[in-house]
Amino acid sequence: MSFGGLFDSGSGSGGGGARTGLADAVHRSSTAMSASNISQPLLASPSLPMFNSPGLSLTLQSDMEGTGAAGKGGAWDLDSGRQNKEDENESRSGGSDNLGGLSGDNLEQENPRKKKRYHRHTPHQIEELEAFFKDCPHPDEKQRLELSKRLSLEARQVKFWFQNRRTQMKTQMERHENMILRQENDKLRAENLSIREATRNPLCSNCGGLAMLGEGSLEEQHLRIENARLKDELDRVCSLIGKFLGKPISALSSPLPLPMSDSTLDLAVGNNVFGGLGLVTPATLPPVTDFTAGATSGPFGTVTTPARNVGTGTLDGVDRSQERFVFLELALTAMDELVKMAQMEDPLWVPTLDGRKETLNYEEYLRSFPRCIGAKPVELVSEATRATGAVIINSLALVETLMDATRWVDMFPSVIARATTIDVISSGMGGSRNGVLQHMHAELQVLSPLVPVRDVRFLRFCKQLTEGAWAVVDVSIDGIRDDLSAPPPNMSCRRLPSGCLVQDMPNGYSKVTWVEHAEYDEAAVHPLFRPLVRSGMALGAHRWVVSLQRRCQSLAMLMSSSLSHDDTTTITPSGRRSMLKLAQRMTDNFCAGVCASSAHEWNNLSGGINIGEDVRVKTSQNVAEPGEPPGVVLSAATSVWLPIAPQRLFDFLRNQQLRSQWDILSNGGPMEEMAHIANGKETGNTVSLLRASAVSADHNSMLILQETCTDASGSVVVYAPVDVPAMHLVMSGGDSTYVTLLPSGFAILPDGRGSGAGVTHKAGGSLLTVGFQILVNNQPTAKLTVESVETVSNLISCTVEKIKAAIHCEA
DNA sequence: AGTCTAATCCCTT
DNA sequence: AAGGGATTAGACT
Repeated sequence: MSFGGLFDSGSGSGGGGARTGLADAVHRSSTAMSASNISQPLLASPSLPMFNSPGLSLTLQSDMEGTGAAGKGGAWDLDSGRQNKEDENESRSGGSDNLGGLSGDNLEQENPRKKKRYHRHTPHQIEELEAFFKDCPHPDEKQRLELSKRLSLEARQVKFWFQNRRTQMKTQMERHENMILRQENDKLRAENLSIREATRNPLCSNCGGLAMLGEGSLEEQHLRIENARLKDELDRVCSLIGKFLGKPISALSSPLPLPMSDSTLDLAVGNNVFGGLGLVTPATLPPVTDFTAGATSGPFGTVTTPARNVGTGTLDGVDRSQERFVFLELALTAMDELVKMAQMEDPLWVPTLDGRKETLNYEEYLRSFPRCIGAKPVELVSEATRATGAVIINSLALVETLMDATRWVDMFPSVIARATTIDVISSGMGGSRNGVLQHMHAELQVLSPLVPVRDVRFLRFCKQLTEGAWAVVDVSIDGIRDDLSAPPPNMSCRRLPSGCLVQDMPNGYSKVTWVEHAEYDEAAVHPLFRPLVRSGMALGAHRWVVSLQRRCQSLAMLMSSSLSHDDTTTITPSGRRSMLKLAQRMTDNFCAGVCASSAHEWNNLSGGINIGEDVRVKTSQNVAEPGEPPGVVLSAATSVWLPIAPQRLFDFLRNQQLRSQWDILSNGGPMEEMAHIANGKETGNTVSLLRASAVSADHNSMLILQETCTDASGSVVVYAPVDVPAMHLVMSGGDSTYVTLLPSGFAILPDGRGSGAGVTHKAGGSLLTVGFQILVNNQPTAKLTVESVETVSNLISCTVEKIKAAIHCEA
């Protein structure tokens, strides 16, 4: 500001600009410099003629009374007569608390023309204005005029006052709001910090050593995530406040108020609208370094890196917690992906031409999601499927089942060869399954020796989405856990975020949406089965859903007690339970027998035995396994393609009248059904007890327990000879654990071509797997002989041939 | 160093 | 031109 500019700017009511400049100069001189020094140039200046005598008096004043008083005095020196009169009035009225010096200076009022630059309205005026403001913060012109007269202020002063008051109000509100936000933020941050501190170096209370972060709850992990989020928020608020105050505030260097009683804050919020905020005494905590270490380590391209370092040595607490953190982050990302995969439509999932299925649009997929377990290995192919269905189970029960390895296997007996929970990384919040994170291993099977089981290690993470809606996601962590003694030999399959969303429906059913997304080694799959696997019917979402539906239906019927109407014989509820249990064991055993589970590798039978069909043979030595005969058991299985629809093949194989066409046990005649237990809505799901009606002297005491299961993904017919006393025991509700079984039977799968793009096979053929188990020697240590292998493979070959003949199609 | 207040500048309506 | 947001200067704490 130049002096010239000041002088010509003020034209309104007496040259405001000029007043400003002068008062400015006076003020500066009286405070910043010694009065005698400054008075010289001021007096000497020719352009300030009006400033002579007041300047002198000011100087004197300041010399006598000190700097502060001099400032006020100088200002009042310059005031107008009217203003002074007002001041007198005001001081008479008595409220002069803050302006004690002012009343003393009233004597100096010799310059009526000049208006002071700085002055405050008298307390009285302010009181009046404030009172008016309370009723009406926005007075119109008349009201303002009235006020100005009453308070002997200029109209513009009143206007300014209200204007300023309003803006002040606004800023106060704003600041207040900011303060609340910041306090809340700080409180949470401090809380998190202390918890984090507590978890980072947990000391064992007994030995004082570093304790492992064993059963830590997910809450800690969540807090870390939350921490990162809060930090962001804090930064945002700080920058906001910074903007407001015109000064940047560092989130990390600001002192943290300890979380004190909330009431302080509440009172502040509740009682004061402006000012008078209950300030929480700031207690300084150590500055936060490495606040979000790990949290901000970004997408998961580097997921394997930290764990690799860990591979050799033992994990100390920090590394372990770091690892848990990585897992949690992976799980959260996977969960996010699963939910979106389950819910998103067209750009991501493209309906096939016939509209019956949908395929994943990989371009869109890669655009939409981070590759949370890294890029696809080139040797693997992708499989992504989605399916939805209503299942008679509530969401909570399904979640419980999924989170328990044993129950999980039980729920999907034909899909899961075995499963274990390796480690529970987080045990959930508040005793619920919400937030449970566990490390699992599973083998997923297709019922054929020609398709290797999928050996997967994965994280399973459970989250409650809303009341009655849950999500359970699986994601592979192959290669991350090097500390495991048995890393996957060669990664032949990995699961990208897969799993299910389950939502309760009002009728006791749940809507289940399944997403199965895997990458697998197609070369390991026999060419016969590749179309099936590719179609997703083998290990895709569809199979999970229909298996679940069937199993839940079966369980629901087991629970319900009013089902005996379709039984051909009267079986007690406990008897039927026992029967079903035994049948299930039989079927599980059969599935294990025909699949290439890693528990029993298929022997590549050496010795130059040439088996005509592609029959796989394996043995197991039973020593004292209850429920299986001791000795050497030979399992043999093969799969063939048949030009017949799966449904027709299934109907043929379960037909007792036609059984003699392929089963030597039927003695050439039909089978008679002794007992029948419905095991599902469809007639194809039954457990029955059969007896060859053709009389045979030596087999009179022979019964056959048979279970048939069917759903849209495939069917099985499994049977095993059982003896009469054992079945009496079971049917009267006795324990079936010690009933020995050697199941044989069939698995029938669609060939995967019928519903595919190819129109050549409209109905589609079947893939028939035939499996036999025979006891070749009572001695567990006995050697397998060539003869027995030949016997069993002959048996298989003959059976297949007979079936082919029966369905009128030699090949 | 920061707050409060009166006032100005400058832009929108 | 009135009103309001942004800004400023000065006093105060």
